[in-house]
Amino acid sequence: MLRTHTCGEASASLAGKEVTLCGWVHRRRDHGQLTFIDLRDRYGLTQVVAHEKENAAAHAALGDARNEWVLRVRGTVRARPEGTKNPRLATGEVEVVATEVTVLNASKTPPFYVNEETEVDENLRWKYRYVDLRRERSKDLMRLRHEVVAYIRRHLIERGFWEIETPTLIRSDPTGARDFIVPSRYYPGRFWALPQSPQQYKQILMVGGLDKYFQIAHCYRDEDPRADRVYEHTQLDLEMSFVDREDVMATLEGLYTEIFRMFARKPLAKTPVPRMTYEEAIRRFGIDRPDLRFAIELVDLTDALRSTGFNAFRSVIDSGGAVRGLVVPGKADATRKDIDGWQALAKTKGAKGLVSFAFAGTEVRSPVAKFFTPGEIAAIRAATKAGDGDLALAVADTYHTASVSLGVVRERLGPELGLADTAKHYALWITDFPLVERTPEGGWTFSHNPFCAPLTEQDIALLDTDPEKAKSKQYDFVIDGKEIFGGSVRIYQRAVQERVFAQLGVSKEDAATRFGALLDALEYGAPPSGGVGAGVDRLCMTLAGTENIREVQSFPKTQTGYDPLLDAPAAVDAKLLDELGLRVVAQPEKRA
RNA sequence: GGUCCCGUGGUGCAGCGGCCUAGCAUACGUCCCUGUCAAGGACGAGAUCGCCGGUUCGAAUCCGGUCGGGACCGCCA
Repeated sequence: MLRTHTCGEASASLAGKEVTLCGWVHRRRDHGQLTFIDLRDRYGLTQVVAHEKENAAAHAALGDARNEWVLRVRGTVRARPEGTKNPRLATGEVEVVATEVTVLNASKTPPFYVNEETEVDENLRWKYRYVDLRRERSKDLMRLRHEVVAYIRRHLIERGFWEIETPTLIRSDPTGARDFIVPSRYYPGRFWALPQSPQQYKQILMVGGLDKYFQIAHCYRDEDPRADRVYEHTQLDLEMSFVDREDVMATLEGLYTEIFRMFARKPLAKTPVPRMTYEEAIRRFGIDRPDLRFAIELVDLTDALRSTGFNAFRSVIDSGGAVRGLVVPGKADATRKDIDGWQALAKTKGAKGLVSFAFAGTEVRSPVAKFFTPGEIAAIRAATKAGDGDLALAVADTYHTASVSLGVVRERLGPELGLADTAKHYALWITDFPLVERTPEGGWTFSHNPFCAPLTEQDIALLDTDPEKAKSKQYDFVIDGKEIFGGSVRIYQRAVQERVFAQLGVSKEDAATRFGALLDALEYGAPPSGGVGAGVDRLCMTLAGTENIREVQSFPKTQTGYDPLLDAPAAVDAKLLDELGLRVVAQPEKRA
């Protein structure tokens, strides 16, 4: 070892001892005959001092050193003179008097500050990630992620889970997100896909009798990145046999409440974690991952407006739809622009429009006020509990569309109006999801994944009569309005699986092509099983309170999927293309 | 595929038709300095304002395009 101690260890108990430290120059303070350097490594910061008259060589070396040079310092730990201790530094009681200073490596002037917490352009940060990682915030996020993952492993292994890796070159499947594909050399014209999740493998491991499995798995999807989703992310993938959903939920709640207790900056508002059915979540919040940090709820105005003269509402009600309402506290003074913004949001979820009622004193201001009787206005105000100075919003549509349209508006209000309780994390379970849902084209699709088990025998029967009402054994875990993980108990009988495929319009041949291995496995003694896929990046974001997924990843790509560090993607050798039987048709774009 | 925001010395920002010969902080360089810890002091170097084109007597500033970054919609569990 080049060092005897780290820069975080210096303390009064080492006083008088000779130590050797290695690290980066964090900051230099040159007083002429007396020079200080803060030497930094992953563990901390130690002040190194040299005096010209006591050790001219060491003093000169410290004086020549610059920020981010890598030094090896031999010296003696001593208690700092009275009055010069630094209580803001963990090692501030002591300093190292340098006797020998070796420059292991000089450094160019860094492209941005390591010793200051200023915002830096992301392109620069990722290009010089090796410099950025030395910054305290980046280092702390890497540490957090390491500790969380280490804890997950320890927790699950102690409870009998085996960590098993599954392949990352798999079969492409056209459903879901676009796959990343990898050409095959032995089979020219065929391609591997990178997994979007280890879904089929995990179930097959259960058929293999391995009982309890988990993996910290890399997952890939080739869809346009956003602040909270990128090409590659890491998932805690977990599956267990001979369980029903209560068992999986108990296992995961145990793990996650412990993770939040150990690593979160603020406590969970309630444990055990409250539960809510999907139906209740839509009814009260218009979304399947409600943000419970603020209390506003949707209300139903259908009955109150059954005979209204406002035709846009009346016709919807007459044809079996609903009018749903929402109060926006204190926003009776909302501008046209505010309301247009909310309306545009509501329209993204299918609303035809958004009607507002501003209550000021006994007055009501609304573009459609003249269509409502005073009784109806009063009923709207009573139902939404709009007080003086509040605004009420209403949408008429099918019950579901009206609800989710207001749901996205509600979701926006938390941050926009600063309503959210930021002192706690609000976790909850959502259960009893629909098994299938309508596609915009009028067909059917699974709402979670194709292997998700129906909740009861009745729900299987409902597929024949009223598919939309069929519930599943899916469960989601939501914190502060974000899905932290989701999972389900699986179908383990081929007949049931085929019944679900039939509903989705997946032919037997199609199913055999896409999921043949798993379907075959179901015929060789598949146990009941259930599990989850849990985003590790998102978990770390929530724990750290950042909205930027790239910050919790070691080497992130930009929003256009470019890696500024490695300058990737890149062209490949023509010979390699030949071997793969590929010809590039698109013009390769030049990159600055 | 689309919408919006940003691009000014190494970094972070200001300037938003002429007062800009582009300002501030910090970093950087040289010198001074024996107790600092965002050390202090003096001096200095460093940008043709992302790029291309246009409007104008005059453009960092206005307009169009383009490239790069970010946020979002589409897409996506």
